[in-house]
Amino acid sequence: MLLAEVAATSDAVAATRSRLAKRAAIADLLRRTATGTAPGHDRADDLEIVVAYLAGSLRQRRTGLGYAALRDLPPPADEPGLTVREVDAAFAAMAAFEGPGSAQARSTATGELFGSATEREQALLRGLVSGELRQGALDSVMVDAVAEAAEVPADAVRRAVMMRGATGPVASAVLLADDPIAALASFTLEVGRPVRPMLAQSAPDIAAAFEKLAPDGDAGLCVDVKLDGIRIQVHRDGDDVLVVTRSLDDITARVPEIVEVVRALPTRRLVLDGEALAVDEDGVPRPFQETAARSATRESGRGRGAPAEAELAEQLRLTPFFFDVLHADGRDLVDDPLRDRLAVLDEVAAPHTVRRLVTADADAAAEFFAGALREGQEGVVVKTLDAPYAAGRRGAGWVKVKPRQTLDLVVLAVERGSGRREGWLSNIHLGARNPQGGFTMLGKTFKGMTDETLAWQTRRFRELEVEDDGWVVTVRPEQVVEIAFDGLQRSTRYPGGLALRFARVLRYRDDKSAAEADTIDTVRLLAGF
DNA sequence: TTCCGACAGTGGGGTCGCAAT
DNA sequence: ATTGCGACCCCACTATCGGAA
Repeated sequence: MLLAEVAATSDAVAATRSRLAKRAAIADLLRRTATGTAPGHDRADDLEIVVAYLAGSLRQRRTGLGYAALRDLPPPADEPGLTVREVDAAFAAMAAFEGPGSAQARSTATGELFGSATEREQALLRGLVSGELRQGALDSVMVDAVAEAAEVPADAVRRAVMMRGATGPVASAVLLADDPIAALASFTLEVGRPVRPMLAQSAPDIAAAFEKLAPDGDAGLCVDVKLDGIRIQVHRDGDDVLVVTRSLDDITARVPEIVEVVRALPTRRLVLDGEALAVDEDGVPRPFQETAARSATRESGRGRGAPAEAELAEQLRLTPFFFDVLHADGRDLVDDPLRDRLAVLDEVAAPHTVRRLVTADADAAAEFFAGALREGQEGVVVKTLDAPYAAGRRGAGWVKVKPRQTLDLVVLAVERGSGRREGWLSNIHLGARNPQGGFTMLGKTFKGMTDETLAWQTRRFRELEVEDDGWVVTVRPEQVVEIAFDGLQRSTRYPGGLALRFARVLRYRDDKSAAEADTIDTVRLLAGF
């Protein structure tokens, strides 16, 4: 399969807004790849690569290439000639470079690859490397396209992808099989192979979450405490333990304390879903930044600065809290309703479980939510007891509720938008009043803006413009905006030493002047540091 | 015919490790 | 030692398509 054919398909996908047309264009290329002239095992390879590229990603998880690697590229080739397998091999080689000189070698290889690509092929490769293909189709459209090409139900493909944890292998299996349905059915839960985690939607409050999950109000719901850590999926087969993150990244070597906890459980074969975080002696959660630092640190206590690192790791242990179980000693539980899975969870994972309340009473749930916040937890997740573990899809089975704080801040500058926001001023810089009569920047946001808001603020900030460096437009600090956010965190980037977490625009306030905006002292008080 | 679920896009702050400077 | 970059952790929100109601 030629890269040029993939590029042409990607262009066709980008050219239409219809998802059905996108799906059809991708399915067409998948069929051609599956019936190509390449020998059998190469066809499987071709398919996996084509699936990755048309879903907007490379097959390599990490290549060492990013946005900066695309700055100085050679002129494009006149004629196409690259095959997808050659391209995949080139990226695999780049991913393998390490040590001194690796950056140079990577740069040289990048030049060679891009120099062999035509203009359209270069555009595709740039999109894949930067992760911004912007063709209006990613993995979900790909799953539907695989189903169309193989003439099987999309739900069956989606389920196989969830079990396999990846789309490429499922696509190549189903498209090359004599019996596609049987091929899909062969992807089942396997202890030791990560599955796509089930995700949650969000609701503004408990009442809304209950309305979403139990509109009739009579069904009992599960209300879990939501912990502010990192998602973990744990597989155990005897003494073999695997810990992966939400994106199925293997972090086992970084979290020996979690491995220990799991090995000490009585059940020998397990797949558990949960959250890991740092807590103090009283069980009070540490700030998310500490959990993040601990979980991002590779194998602790070796090499440079070993003692300090080992100490840090000893103090900052991550504690796992499990809220779901997908397999226990030969029994697959994925299709069982949550109420049954919870019964098993309490048997196999106690006492390392998330605190929960089962109730049909929204007021009781609201009190439980308030209690969780008093404990210093992030919020709650409300779940229907009847639903199976529907991984990979955001479905309405789980709904998270978190508290929301607000501040009235002043816009200090605004950045140009990109993609569908090209031509608009988009990302705003936010400041709080400071005692010196100026403003202290606390972060930026582009969230919460409708197209109408974008049009309005583009006009408004042009009126207030004092400088435009081509990317950032600095404005007179006069426009007040009401900002919602999840909390404050320590920052080395911003002058006040703190920054907003998940800031978004609620509304512009024309009833307030900048002199009435919130002060940095107020913000500090909120932060508590 | 209208409604709403699912998806893609548009970026946010922080953390680490690594190579180059 | 410092800096820049890549890769991941946590994400919220809006517009849009197309199937459900």
